[in-house]
Amino acid sequence: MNIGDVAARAHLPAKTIRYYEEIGLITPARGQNGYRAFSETDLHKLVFIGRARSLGFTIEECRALLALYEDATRASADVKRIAHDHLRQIEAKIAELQAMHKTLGDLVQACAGDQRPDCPILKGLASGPV
Amino acid sequence: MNIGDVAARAHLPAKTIRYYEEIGLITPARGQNGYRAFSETDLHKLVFIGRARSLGFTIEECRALLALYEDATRASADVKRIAHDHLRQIEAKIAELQAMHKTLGDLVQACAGDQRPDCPILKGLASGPV
DNA sequence: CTTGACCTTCCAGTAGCTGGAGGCCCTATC
DNA sequence: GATAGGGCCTCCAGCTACTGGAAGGTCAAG
Repeated sequence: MNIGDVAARAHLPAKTIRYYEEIGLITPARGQNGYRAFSETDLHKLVFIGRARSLGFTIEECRALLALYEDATRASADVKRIAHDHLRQIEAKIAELQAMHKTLGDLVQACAGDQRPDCPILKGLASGPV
Repeated sequence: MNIGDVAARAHLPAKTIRYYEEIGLITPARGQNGYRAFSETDLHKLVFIGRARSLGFTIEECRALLALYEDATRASADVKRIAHDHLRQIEAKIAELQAMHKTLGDLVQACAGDQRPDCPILKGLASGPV
């Protein structure tokens, strides 16, 4: 398979796949013409990485997950720990965004949003709570 | 005021303040010794920017808000529109994270997390829904 | 034989800082 | 007056995870 084919099948841009090779996540073979020649295994790995990325795992976490994925003797506890840590991070991020939403929502609520210059949003940003 | 003083008062690293000057958010005066000499107005602006950033506004949004903040004839509607758009983005991000959390949470739930290699998380990443 | 799609590499840029090197300035103490 | 320390300066490089574009090789169709 050429890069265009895997890109379509893995739902990833070709550029991204080249980048993943550059950082060593995958190592596709090469044809005589210099084109990357992807195996089914390469494709599976790319799908795996794409899904992990879409769940918010960092590249380094993907690398760790991929190593476990390829290690037939792994303990599922190792995988679960990574996933669990990541869940905690997602929760923290959600909480942070909800706090922002509350604060900003209150300010927006208080703002008339008309032609007058008086604006509680700007006042809140200038002197509100840290 | 030297940069260390404003940094402490605005709760921002000195490095960040220099960066804000570099990108033109603030333009502090300079003393004969070459040190930045911050006015109270500079400090207020930095506090303003710091709060806006902590609410997740991008630098460019901060720039726009700052311009409105300094424009005594602004319409509060202009501010409200920016803030409202940003609220929508926060909501979208929260929804995205909640979807991730649900998907990953289900996988983690299904994983025994013991010494055996069988792992629903890896299986889900390899072949689950896109 | 040419056209156009596809592939290659390499360089640069995105956001928003952050770290570090190398060096000047200022104050205090001996 | 010398020195030690801290704070300040600029400039360069790096972080994440790509993304865009230029310049050029390759391949199949007409």
